[in-house]
Amino acid sequence: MIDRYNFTDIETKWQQKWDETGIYNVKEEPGKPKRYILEMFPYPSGEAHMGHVRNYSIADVIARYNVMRGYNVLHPIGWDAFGLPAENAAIKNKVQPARWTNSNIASMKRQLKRLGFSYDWDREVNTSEPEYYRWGQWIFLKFMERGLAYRKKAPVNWCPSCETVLANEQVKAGLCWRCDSVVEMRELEQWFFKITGYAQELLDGLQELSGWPERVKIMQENWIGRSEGAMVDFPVVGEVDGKELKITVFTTRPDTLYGATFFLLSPEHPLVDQMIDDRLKEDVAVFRREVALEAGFDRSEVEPEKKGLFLGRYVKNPLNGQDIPVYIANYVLMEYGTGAVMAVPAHDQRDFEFARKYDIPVVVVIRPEDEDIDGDTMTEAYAGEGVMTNSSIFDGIPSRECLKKITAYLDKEKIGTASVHYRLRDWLISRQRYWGNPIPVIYCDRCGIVPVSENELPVLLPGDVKIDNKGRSPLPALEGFVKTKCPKCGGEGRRETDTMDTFTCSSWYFLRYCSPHNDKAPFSEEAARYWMPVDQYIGGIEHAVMHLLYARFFTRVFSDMGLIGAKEPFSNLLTQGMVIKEGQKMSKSKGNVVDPGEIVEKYGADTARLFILFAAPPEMDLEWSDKGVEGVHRFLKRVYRTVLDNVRFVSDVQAGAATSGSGNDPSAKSIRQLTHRTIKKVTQDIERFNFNTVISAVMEFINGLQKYNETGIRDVSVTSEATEALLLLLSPFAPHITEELWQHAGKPFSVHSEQWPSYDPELVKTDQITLIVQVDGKVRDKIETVAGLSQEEMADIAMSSERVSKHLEGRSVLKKVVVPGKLVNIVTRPE
RNA sequence: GCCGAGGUGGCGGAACUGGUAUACGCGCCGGUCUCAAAAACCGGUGGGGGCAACCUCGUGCGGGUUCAAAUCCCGCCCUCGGCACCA
Repeated sequence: MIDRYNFTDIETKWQQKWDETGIYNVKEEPGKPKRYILEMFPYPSGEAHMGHVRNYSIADVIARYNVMRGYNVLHPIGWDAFGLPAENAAIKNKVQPARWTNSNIASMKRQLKRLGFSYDWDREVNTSEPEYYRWGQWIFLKFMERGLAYRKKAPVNWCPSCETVLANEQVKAGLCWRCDSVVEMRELEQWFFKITGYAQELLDGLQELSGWPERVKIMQENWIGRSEGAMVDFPVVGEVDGKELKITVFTTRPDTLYGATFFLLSPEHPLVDQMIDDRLKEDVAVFRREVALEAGFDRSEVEPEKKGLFLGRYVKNPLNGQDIPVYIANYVLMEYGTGAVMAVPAHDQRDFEFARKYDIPVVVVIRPEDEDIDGDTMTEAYAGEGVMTNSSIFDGIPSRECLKKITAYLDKEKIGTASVHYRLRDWLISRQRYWGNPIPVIYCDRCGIVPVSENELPVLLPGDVKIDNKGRSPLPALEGFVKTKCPKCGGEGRRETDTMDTFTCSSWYFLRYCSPHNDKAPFSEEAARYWMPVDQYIGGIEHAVMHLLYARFFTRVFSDMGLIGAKEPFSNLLTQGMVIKEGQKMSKSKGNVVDPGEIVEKYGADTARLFILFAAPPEMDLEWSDKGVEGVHRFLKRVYRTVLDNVRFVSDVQAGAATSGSGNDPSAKSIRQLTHRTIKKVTQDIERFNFNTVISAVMEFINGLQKYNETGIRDVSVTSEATEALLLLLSPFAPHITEELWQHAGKPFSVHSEQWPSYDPELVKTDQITLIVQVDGKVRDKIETVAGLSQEEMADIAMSSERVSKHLEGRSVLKKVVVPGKLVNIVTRPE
């Protein structure tokens, strides 16, 4: 009787054993080369989903493989535990965010353990625990010291009915998600991190990240959005509040300056109110309201029509002295540049549309090389290069040169200067929320903003709070929390009640893992020096910009503080694709979610992991298939049976019970070759993260082994070698079944502590090849022959083929192309 | 609109540097075992033509380079993901 593959017993047995023996726990070993393998830690939403399983299965293969290659591997896990869902759950189910979060962590932890990932659980990190977040507060204080944390006013979404601030995702089509009130904008003093100070460094640093996908780097580059241009001053015609005034614009096209025929301000620009007549006040207010409404729908496909309002004012074009009208326009952003734009309709499409709508002159200042364009008749802006025209002393010069020449001229005349702008904005970290890391600051009427002293950390987030059903943070109303002493003068002080964006927690957790129990510092410098940088980071493409940019920013600040050597946190990045079903992303609303727990129960963790690695390469989206899962499960059953069969055979022979042919049997040799070729292929493909082809190679391997076993002529040493290789190669992918069979084979615990197998180059060499013979590029024959033939010999064999000569009838041979060891192509023409 | 990824059998996918297109798995068809079924195992499986040997077409579409193109070049179409008036 063949033993049944009882995956549940096997898997739980080994999970327990791994736990007891702590074989996945690591410590720094200065003499030993290290690898730091990291997956993006999860938000503990309650249940692990297939995306998690995919992420962690990929990481686990890489981690286990590197252990077998002799590296000291750090492979930790933890919980990104602060965040909005816990507060929503608190409102809905009347549970404390802390309790809700911790019970989710407990159940997800159970799930991850059941999947058998090789984590060092002793390094588990929970960002909502004081031991962790106190160091987030410490980091905030250091940022403050370095001038990287500051306060300024910024607008928030405000629901007047709930009297609370809403996150963008809580605003649906301009309405509050809970009560459907119209959401207003409110200005609040908030905390920012000065990431813009690192814009250039973060941009330059991308160059070094050769182990990152090109598309992620491009996304970050676009997000930082460096553009070179000039700042130009435009004097306002007439006085404003009794004073002369200049408005500065940023332009990337100083070469088009002579073509500026009007001037635009963002509707929210602070100078607008000063510049307008009282009669226009109402019109401006109406205009602003309309634009604000448009902004609420900004994710729609339709681009709103260009729209403006003349302010009854003019500015002087500083180069040609012309008075040009000033408008506010719906397409000018206050956040970018200076919130003011010089409009050149002939050479900018947006300005062109605006000018046609409001009948503003279009003046061409750059003429394309071989074409004449006329401002009055052109139908779209010309944004390309050409020769200057209508530009006074610059006429006739190629526009490309004038970018620099005009900037230099502006500088000389003191009306402008060369300038670089970034699209990147400072990082708003204030959240008017309860379930987050308290910002460690105290407000004192006498001393102003005072940081909490380091030895007072952490500012504890009060537990046992009352969360009302409107979603307001309970912190401002908690007198025991707010009321405190000023650390400077000892007088009365009020605590900051804003908490930090959860991205602050995930910007340094990879450093905490290096020394998770350190109570003297966020991380020990020695441990970080050993483990950092992360050698392989694995996660979803959705974090291409924000999380990965913030983590890079933190790392650079720590590096500047002298805390770590590495300037970049993640040397190599793998972005995995989504798990989809029926062509769509899995989601509750579509009802196409597959629960990993059910799969594990029905088929086991090894099957779940193996399928997810087999169905597609990591970067690609993965189509879930229940049938495919069954196929993989069948494969594991075959592995189980075949290995047990082999083990029995080997021990029987060794006990002298069986008689079988051995020695230099040709089928035995071909199994040896198959074994070594599989080792080679699997090793190569793991290095390239082509796990799907690794698994198919192992499938072919077992197919070959089964065929060999059926021959009846079996060789003990060949069978032993093949069985051992099979288990070793498969162990990073299906860790439980291989551990079990390793034991059955009489090998010591654990297969996961073994060395990765190596192959014999002699056995990988082919002695037999299939020679492909083509006539005029078409395959006409396939001839089995020996390897290592000369080109002439190959051509001769090809020419002697009957099938080939049939196709040569009536044609003369022009030449023979020979690809050594592979192919002969006979090129002919009709006689 | 811009940026990025991709389009290969009935399906998921393979083909590394241009050299056997469709490995491996799923599904389907046929068989062995069985009273029967399940499981397991064996064989077949891109389209068209032919009794067959074989011929022919074929990697989104149209062109090109090459002895040879899924792979390289030019133009177009479609799908997915991200960003969006960035001056």
